[in-house]
Amino acid sequence: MQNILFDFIAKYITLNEEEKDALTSLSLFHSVKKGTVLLEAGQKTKNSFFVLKGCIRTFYIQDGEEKTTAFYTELDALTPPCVITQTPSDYTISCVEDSILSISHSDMEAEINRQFPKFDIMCKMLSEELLAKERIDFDTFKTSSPEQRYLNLLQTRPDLIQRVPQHQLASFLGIQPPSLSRLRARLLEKDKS
Amino acid sequence: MQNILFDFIAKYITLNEEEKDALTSLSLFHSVKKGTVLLEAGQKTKNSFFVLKGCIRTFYIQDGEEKTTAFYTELDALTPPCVITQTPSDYTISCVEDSILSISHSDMEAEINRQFPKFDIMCKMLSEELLAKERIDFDTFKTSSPEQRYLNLLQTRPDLIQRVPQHQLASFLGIQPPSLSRLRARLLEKDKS
DNA sequence: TTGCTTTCTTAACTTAAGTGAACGAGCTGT
DNA sequence: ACAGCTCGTTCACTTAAGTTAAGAAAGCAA
Repeated sequence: MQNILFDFIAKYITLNEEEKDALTSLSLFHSVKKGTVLLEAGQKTKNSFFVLKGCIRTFYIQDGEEKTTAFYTELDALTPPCVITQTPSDYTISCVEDSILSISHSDMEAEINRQFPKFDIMCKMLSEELLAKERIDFDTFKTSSPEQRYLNLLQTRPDLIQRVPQHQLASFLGIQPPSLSRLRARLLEKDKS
Repeated sequence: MQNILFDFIAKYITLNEEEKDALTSLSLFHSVKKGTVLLEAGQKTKNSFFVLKGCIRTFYIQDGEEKTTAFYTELDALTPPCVITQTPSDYTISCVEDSILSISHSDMEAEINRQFPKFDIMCKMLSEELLAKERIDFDTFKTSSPEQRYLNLLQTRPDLIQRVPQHQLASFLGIQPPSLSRLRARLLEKDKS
């Protein structure tokens, strides 16, 4: 598991042994069971999450309905907005599958960054990259119909459609579960002809 | 104009005179006329934009139609994804109003950051903050109907509805211009009763 | 296995968005 | 002032999503 994390970091900066040891000593890794709530809506946290294996999701409760807005799978990083804004979280984070996560506290990160300013550079690169990605995703979403969004997901994250419950997928696509069912039936129909 | 920029920066880091002078010497400010294209789809750029006054937008061309996905107004910063990914831009950036912008080249930024590592910290803070904001915006969009999105915009950026053409607003809201017209007529109708 | 619950699909109906076309208002430049 | 263009709204029609409810299928626990 260490190596997965080190390989990920190696895409941004080069670590020496001292730095690797410093990271290792933090005991970042945690096994979490499916269904575990990592952050409850209304609570504050300073924790960030990095998925080594498995899948976690963020969801809001609106009118008693869960609205899933994002899934994080292997090599995805999630720093909840509430960590940045220091306010209670608007959403809940929960475990979709049994997962292995790296969980880091922002105070701990600040300390590591103080010792090794290199990490600040990595954080800068990473968040710039994630921001660029997020903007493109948002733009794609805005300019697509539900059907196009589903087809796009089929191209870009086909695994998600298999490993995640349909009603969570539906709200992730910005529609209701019956709409997703119809949409898929429609596509199958087209496929036949 | 310098002061607007310095005040903005002051929210993240404290600048001494030397650093202010370094920034001033870069002659970042540009007046741009309404309609000016700042970046053409398909082109590469290393420029980032910061709006001191006015409004710029990003749009895609799909099936011969302009699809506007974002507006940047006073104190908004835009680093196009193509600057990060080093690929041709998917969208065009154009000036909605006569504007005053700070335009900075990424090589220039790298040089300044080398001299004053403090700027790296600011960039990290800024992009983390923008990422958090973008995620919340995206979530809000996903979990809202077109009508709710319009009402939300009315709350959060009422100026946009006044200063921007309706057909650009429509695609910004993820709908077609006639839908926006109907939606507004519907709301006015409700308002009366 | 049985019963319980959660999940997915289907159906019928309502509502609203997409589409294409037409019209009028406002702007621009000559 | 006039012609030409862009822009916003409206209309009629099509298509698809929202909603509610019901039933089938799958997973879970006793």
